Amino acid sequence: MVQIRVEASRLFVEKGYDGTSMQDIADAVGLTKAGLYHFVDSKEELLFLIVDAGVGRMEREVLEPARAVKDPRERLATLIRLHVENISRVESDVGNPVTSVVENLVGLSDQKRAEVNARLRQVFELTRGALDELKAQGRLTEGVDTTVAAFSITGMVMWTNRWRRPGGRLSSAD
Amino acid sequence: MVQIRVEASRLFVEKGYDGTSMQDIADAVGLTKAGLYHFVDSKEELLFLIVDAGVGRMEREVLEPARAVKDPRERLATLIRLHVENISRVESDVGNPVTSVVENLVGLSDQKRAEVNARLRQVFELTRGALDELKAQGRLTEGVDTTVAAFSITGMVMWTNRWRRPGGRLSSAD
DNA sequence: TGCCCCGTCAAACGACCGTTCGGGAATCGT
DNA sequence: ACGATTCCCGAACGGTCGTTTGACGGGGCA
Repeated sequence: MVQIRVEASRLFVEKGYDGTSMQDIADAVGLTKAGLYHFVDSKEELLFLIVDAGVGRMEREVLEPARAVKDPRERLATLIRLHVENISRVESDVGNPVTSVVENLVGLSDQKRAEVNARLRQVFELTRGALDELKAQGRLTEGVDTTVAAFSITGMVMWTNRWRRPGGRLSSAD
Repeated sequence: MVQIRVEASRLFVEKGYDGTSMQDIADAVGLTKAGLYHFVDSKEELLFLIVDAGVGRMEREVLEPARAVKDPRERLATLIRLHVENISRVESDVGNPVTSVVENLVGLSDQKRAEVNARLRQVFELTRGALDELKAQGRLTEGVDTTVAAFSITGMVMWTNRWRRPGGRLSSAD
């Protein structure tokens, strides 16, 4: 069961949700399509399981620790560092979670897609919040729109799932 | 013919390449599927037409003008400004071109996908080149890896296709 | 031993997809 | 006036997809 999720996640990232057939997944875990349906109700449920786990992990290992940091400058740095680490981590138990989430929302129903998007937006909100605090304390360059800046930073981080590899990290991104 | 490209581009962006059927496109332009094939050879050709036009426009209206700027600091600012403008522009004659390109590469053959990716990479290369020059001139904060920084800036810009709207722009992104 | 659930399968189903074919109007050059 | 060309359609084709059905062997339990 867990192996199904792992392989499916890998395939979804590799070939996209639509580009992956139940046959592909069945082959990857050594079952028939029919056998696969003994463990999973539908293809969409499988995608949701994966996406849900990915977003959940992000909330647990990125958002939560970052929220606990008091100083806004430090909080922002922590958020960025943890988020990049989380994205870059290609673990044995599940493929890159954020990639699988962001890139395959198409397959979800409107309702679930909206829900996942709302949860993803927390990253942006936390970023903007920290920037707002910094601005209120006069610790930010004048004339910076915090909303635009927050979008920029979020985008910068999210985009890392397109090149991965190198170990050199920067937290000097303000 | 041009209307086909416009509607197809819009639909590809809205529902994804795989999620859009030839029937959908035919409906959008008031034709039958069969009638559609009078103007287009295949679905993939249609996607390539759109993607090719999008990348071409980016090369013409973003890369070329930016390359002409001598001072690296100014060149970088120009590149970012033009690129953001180009992405944000939702014109009557074609949907957001970069979005349609970046998000739907899945549908292309390996060969064409590689070609388009190579053309997209020019943005990154130009960014890194400008940063390298700045660094050589000692005009850049010490200890910054230009490759990572270039990826970050590119990502920041590319991500803008996820929120569009507001007019407030920043070129203070160094 | 008899029973039932679990994991697995081959086969089929209906839906939809991209694409093709043959033909019927309309339009145009001559 | 007329043949050719352009535009467009109804109908079908072959294929793939997600999903369902019915069944078979085997292991645990009564």
